[in-house]
Amino acid sequence: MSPSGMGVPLVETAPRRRQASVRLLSEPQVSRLSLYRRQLQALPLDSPPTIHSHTLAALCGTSAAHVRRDLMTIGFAGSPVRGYDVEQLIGAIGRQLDAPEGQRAVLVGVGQLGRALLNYFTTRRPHLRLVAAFDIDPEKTGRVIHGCRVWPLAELGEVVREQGITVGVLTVPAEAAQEVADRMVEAGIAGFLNFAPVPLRLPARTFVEEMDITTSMERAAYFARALVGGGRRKDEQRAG
Amino acid sequence: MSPSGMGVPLVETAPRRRQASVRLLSEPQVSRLSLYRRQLQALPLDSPPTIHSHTLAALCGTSAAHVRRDLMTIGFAGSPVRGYDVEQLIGAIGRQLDAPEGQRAVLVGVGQLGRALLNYFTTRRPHLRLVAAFDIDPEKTGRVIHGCRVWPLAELGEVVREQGITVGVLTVPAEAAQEVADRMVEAGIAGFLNFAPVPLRLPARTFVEEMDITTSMERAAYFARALVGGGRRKDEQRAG
DNA sequence: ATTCAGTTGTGAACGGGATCACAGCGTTAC
DNA sequence: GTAACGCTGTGATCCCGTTCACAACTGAAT
Ligand SMILES: NC(=O)c1ccc[n+]([C@@H]2O[C@H](COP(=O)([O-])OP(=O)(O)OC[C@H]3O[C@@H](n4cnc5c(N)ncnc54)[C@H](O)[C@@H]3O)[C@@H](O)[C@H]2O)c1
Ligand SMILES: NC(=O)c1ccc[n+]([C@@H]2O[C@H](COP(=O)([O-])OP(=O)(O)OC[C@H]3O[C@@H](n4cnc5c(N)ncnc54)[C@H](O)[C@@H]3O)[C@@H](O)[C@H]2O)c1
Repeated sequence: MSPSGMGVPLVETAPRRRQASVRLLSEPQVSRLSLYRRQLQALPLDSPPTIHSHTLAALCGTSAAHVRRDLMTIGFAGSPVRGYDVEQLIGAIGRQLDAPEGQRAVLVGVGQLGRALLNYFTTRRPHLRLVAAFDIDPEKTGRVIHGCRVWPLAELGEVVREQGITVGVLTVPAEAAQEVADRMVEAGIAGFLNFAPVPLRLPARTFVEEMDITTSMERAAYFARALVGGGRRKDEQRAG
Repeated sequence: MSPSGMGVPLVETAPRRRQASVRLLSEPQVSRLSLYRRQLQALPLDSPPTIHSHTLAALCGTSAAHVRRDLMTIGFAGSPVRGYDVEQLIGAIGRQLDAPEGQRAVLVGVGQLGRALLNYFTTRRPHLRLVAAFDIDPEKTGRVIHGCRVWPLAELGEVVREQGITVGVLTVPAEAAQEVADRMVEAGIAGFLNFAPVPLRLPARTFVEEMDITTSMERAAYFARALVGGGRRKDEQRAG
């Protein structure tokens, strides 16, 4: 479950299972690799051309062993003493994560959150771009927001198919989420970022990243209490 | 790391370890319990007063065994045939997740994303409320946005201490995140929701939920490719 | 009263991600 | 040249969340 944290591959009814034919990175690995790359790219220009697992680990909040293990599984080798070549590593990660020809994404639901995300992602790197937005409200369609055109929902299928879009961001109200998601799947979307506070029920061969902010907040609250509160938890429970 | 969904307890340098005095739920358990409750509360008024593990599982995209196991660990019993009492269960979950006296949260960084979140959380349930916002920009402070007063950053310590606030949402630019987070810790915040795309380095007894949207998006893109690609990962990519 | 269908509760097995530990080696210093 | 340091690569291990499987049980039906 994922937003934080939590990643959620959803299959038809009960059991969750992802299966791919070839070598597939695990969900946490993809997350970490994505983070490694971002941190490497954010390195100051005058920093050395190689980096140690320790250093990268510190930048990413992991352990050095973890970093080495990850780089091992993508077959990237470093040199003792010098460490890993930063340029090369960025390239190697890209070769794992990015589609060679780039990938495009759409956003559905141009409300408060949708607009913030549009702004955020249209100023981002080009290998994964938000290229279209959709809304059901005629007030919102037709305009161009943050360089991204807003289409009527009815055009979804055509635009997605025409451009071979595979990734979708869902920021519609909870009540509409399942229905809209179904339409997106039908159009060809296979990877979802779902911000609606409702778990999507989608067919297999589909991946949903649940960005459940409410749940994440409750987690933060729970562990904040657990960590600072120290004691004070009752073990009393109730039943019918 | 979590983002992505993923939960991230960060300790000083390398090793991550959470330790609490008493019985502590695991991170995924807290997420699921939070979700169970939300789904139960969203049940139609005319639905039966009890619910089976199957049904709840379907609503939450998990398995029945999982639900039973979770309810077992919080010591909540159901009856064969009838299932679990919905009212009682909602109460039992609350007794686990919520602070008896309620919990308050602050948000720092009233930008695009911050405003969206303010709007979202001030219309939410009362056991966990956003009670104050902070920004460094004098243009933004002094006003009341969505029922939430925006203070100058300088007031952070006082407000947090005065109201015993333990949870904080971070929506400042990446460059400012670490510094602001440090100030929040100093003021007494122990649970974080970090939307800045930078892993926070915080002392032990602190919990960070990394809401790394970029990473989540790359995960969705990666698995979308992996799943629809059907076989090849390298070149196999079709057009519309 | 008795049977029966279907659900809960839970020990046990499983799987896989995180972590450990160390051998091997490249680099630098002298 | 060579010694020594410290980092990488990786088998092995650990740990914990997930899943299985089934006995116990409840309520309904007859
Ligand atoms: N705002 C936040 O900070 C926040 C935080 C967490 C979760 N969410 C969730 O994200 C979603 C959007 O939140 P928001 O605050 O932007 O709401 P919003 O009401 O501002 O935006 C919703 C948008 O979706 C559009 N819409 C409605 N039905 C649609 C349909 N069937 N097809 C296409 N578009 C449709 C509306 O016209 C509107 O533009 C909600 O599910 C909300 O629960 C929001
Ligand atoms: N907008 C999005 O959809 C989105 C998505 C993912 C992540 N993020 C991240 O969330 C953060 C905020 O994004 P945004 O789009 O709202 O940016 P924004 O520029 O609109 O808002 C940033 C706000 O933080 C305030 N600020 C700056 N420095 C500060 C400081 N030291 N103390 C307190 N406040 C300070 C600014 O005055 C501004 O109001 C960024 O880190 C961004 O990377 C945003």
